[in-house]
Amino acid sequence: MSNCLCTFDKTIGMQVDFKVKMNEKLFLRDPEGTDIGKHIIKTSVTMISEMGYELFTFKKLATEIGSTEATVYRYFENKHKLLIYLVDWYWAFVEFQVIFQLNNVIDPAEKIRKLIDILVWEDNASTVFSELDQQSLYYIAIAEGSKTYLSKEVDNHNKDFLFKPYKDLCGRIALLFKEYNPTYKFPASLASTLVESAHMQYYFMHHLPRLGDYSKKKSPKEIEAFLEHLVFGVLDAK
Amino acid sequence: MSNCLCTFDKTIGMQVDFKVKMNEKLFLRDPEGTDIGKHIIKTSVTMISEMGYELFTFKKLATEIGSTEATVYRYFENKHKLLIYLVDWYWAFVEFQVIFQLNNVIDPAEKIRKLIDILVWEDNASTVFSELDQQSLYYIAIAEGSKTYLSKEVDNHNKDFLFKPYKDLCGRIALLFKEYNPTYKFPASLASTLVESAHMQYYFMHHLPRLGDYSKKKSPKEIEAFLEHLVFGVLDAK
DNA sequence: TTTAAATAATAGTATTACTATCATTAATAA
DNA sequence: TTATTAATGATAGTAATACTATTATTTAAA
Repeated sequence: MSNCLCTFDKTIGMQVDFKVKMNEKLFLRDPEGTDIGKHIIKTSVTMISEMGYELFTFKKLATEIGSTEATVYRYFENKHKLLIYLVDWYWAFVEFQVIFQLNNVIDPAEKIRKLIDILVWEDNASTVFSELDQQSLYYIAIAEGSKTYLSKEVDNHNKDFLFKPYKDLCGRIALLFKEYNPTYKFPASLASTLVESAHMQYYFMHHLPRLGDYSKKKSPKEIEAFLEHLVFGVLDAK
Repeated sequence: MSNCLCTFDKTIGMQVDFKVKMNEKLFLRDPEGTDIGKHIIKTSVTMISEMGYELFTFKKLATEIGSTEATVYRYFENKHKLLIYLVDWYWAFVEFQVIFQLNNVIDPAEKIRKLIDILVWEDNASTVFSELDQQSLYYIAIAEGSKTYLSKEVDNHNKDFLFKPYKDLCGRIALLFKEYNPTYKFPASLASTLVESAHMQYYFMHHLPRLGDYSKKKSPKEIEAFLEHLVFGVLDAK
């Protein structure tokens, strides 16, 4: 999280801007540096969440922003790198939320409960302002996030630290588990399982409901109840 | 599992053949019905596990089997349906393994341990013979499996029961959890989390090791230890 | 004000994801 | 055994994708 820069408005007591220093291997030209670059990011978030990663193309994106394919290619090598860019931004944002919201919490159990509340999204956007549509980005992270690493390029991308934000977040969560129960043997595995499960259960709740035990209300609170029971069950075992 | 047909060789005391009745919406012409169809399936398994789903094309497949694209298209509408076909076959196979191997087990805890042993693969192939390369198929299920449902077509495909084998398996696992602890509130969620996590942890162990707590040995037994502790921790909680 | 950088406009290539046609071969029923 | 049907191979073609390249024009920085 040395890669985050946040500004605060003390009059209203909340943070009003959030910036991440993104891995430079992700782009050819920094999209944060120009208007058109920001437009590319913002519009991709909307388009990918609406049509899905497979149907999304640079051609469609260029048309949407009233520019050309060539311009988009000057920012991103290909759409896969753009996806990683968005998902990395999302994980950095989640890690920031974790740091920010657990800031004054002392009780390790309460920290974990707050963490789960952050992971299972329910209109978190209201407290943080950024150029991006948080809800759409959340949907991308859920439905397209695993495609960033489920590729034959995974090892090369990992060498370039393209999955660092995700690993940083999981590492931080693992520390919370260690803090709660220093004898627990699998904090990192539990962290990645928790993060993945939070997303998958949300997806299943909406698309494959038989894979979960949720009511028709489709309330994120039900996922949180499952995950809390899971994490504390495991950490309190024996 | 009414969709499975298995033959046994009593002289050697093991099953020698395994067939699944696949959902007819998955194909245009039943690949099991012809030599070329079987060749398509067998070769896709090898090719997809080697080059990954994205780089795999019907053109390359046709060249590999010494046939033409047109022929492949007579069997499968597109490569996504072919992927679902392979992954469905895999889940049906896993469910069969579960039924077969838990057959004479009485102790519910022992059933769950055996289940986890099946989910975390380690050369299960030796006991079951089928035309397919089990190891490659296992790798496909792990690295490409979630792509079957992480698509904008998910709801349509679900209506056509294309994810039935996966849901059947999870349903069966949920029953095992209920049997072990009838008061547990989230058997289905825990089942899907377990199944997903078994695969993801295997993938992470090999490609993003910091997301787990495993030694350099990369032994599936370590994943099993994590998952056993997880499941029993949750089911024994309070 | 000059220079450099970024973009738009345009063109073009190889590959992908299909669809269509038709002759030939193989399987099957009369 | 022949007639019929079905499956395949060979070939062609289309629209879209995923890029690369060129040049003129606009915008920004020195």
